[in-house]
Amino acid sequence: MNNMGIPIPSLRRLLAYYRHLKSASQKGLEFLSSGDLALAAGTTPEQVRKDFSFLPSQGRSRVGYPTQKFAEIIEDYLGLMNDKEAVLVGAGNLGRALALYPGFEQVGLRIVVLFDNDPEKIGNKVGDLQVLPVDALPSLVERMLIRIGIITTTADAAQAVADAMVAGGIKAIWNFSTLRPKVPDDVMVRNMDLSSELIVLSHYIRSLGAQEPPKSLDDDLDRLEQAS
Amino acid sequence: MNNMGIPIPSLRRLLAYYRHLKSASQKGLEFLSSGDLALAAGTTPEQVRKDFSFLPSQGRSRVGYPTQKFAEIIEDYLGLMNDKEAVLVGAGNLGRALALYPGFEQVGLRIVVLFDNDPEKIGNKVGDLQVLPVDALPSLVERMLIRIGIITTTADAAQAVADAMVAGGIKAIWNFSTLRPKVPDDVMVRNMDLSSELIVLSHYIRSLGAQEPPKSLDDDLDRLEQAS
DNA sequence: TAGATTGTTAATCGATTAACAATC
DNA sequence: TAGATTGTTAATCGATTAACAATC
Repeated sequence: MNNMGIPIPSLRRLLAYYRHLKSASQKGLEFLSSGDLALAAGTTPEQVRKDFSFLPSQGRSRVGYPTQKFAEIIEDYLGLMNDKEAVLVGAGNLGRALALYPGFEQVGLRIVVLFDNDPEKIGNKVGDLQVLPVDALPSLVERMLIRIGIITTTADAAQAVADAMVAGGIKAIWNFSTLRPKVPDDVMVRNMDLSSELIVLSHYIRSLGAQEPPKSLDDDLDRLEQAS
Repeated sequence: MNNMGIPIPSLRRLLAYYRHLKSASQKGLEFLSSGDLALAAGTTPEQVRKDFSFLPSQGRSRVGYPTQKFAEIIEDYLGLMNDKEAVLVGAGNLGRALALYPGFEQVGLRIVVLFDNDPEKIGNKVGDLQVLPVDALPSLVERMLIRIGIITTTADAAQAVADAMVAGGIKAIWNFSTLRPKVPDDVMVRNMDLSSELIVLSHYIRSLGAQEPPKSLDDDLDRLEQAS
């Protein structure tokens, strides 16, 4: 009932702080203030301090946050060094791009196999990774105790894929299709609809166009800006 | 000062309703209730009705929303049929996947050129699209009156790319790099940090693991689920 | 010490959810 | 008509922002 648990936006910001702390530490900078971090992460010093209040460590008044130590604290808190295995279904352009995306390594994610139902794709390799038929997914996922699944198929295949993932014991699904798969309550789905992001950008542009003559609608800009 | 303007989450949900209305209409279904739409979009009937209150049209009591008409209303409201041109910088795997992404056509987005600074990539083609040097960006963008830019470069190149975009008159930037570019106030940046999304999934998995023995923490699950 | 910066509590804000009257 | 469903206003909730005491 009471609010245990860190808000999702804080979680994401912590990753941004982590990157900045680490790079500062590598440059030999020993401390960063909440103001420095806010600047790098596109937020406010108050927000940084609030976010840091979820961590099991404190900064130093008048000095700031020790870069190396806090990079480690966040690394720990977010579990960045834990090896997290995932499977990806849908070996199209987007699926392949994600399979080869270099940034995932830095957060400890490793995609271990791809799946697809296109006979043309099955048996191919994407980087080091094999492409297997979707049939093979549940047992492989179960055997390897994989908990994360990524869906980059078309909408019409997505529900069947999600079902297969759930059958194999996957608990967190990152869904790039436009369908919202139905899953049991204990499975988290994060829907990443790329088109809807563009709608947001295009809506902003239209609002600019409409409001250019009347001039300066700062309130509206602020409102749109803030929700990154 | 007062809250004009639709919330960003509503904007994105409208796109989901639109897809479902259109497909129902094509199947010959004439009406959908807020409950039907809620089910398809993963939200509640109340939320659907609230979102629809931003549209210049109403449903019918006891009947629901006419599918074809409401698909058109949303199409209009979101400007889906307006041709929106964009440029993309960073012709790596992710950039190419976005350039070839079929879903953008359905929301009226057209990526018209790619840019990159890698001499190996300049002059290549990605689908029908040419890859040009980043130097050429500002003048081309200005000449073509392009307002949307997509950044899929590494973090170290991102600020220079954003600057070039702003110089050419771009007003909305979709940024896939981990750097948060500094831009003038009238330019909207949407940051799409793929790794941070994974952090959310992995944090959820860890919370499950930690709480499996004590059993059933529905509050926590709900909280995490809801923020899609 | 004085003053910069942290940590935390309280106030605000915006979005979601609930309630319910209006309608066909 | 009775009852299902809409539209809208009010209540709740959660996250952000502001305020300020504590600290080095």
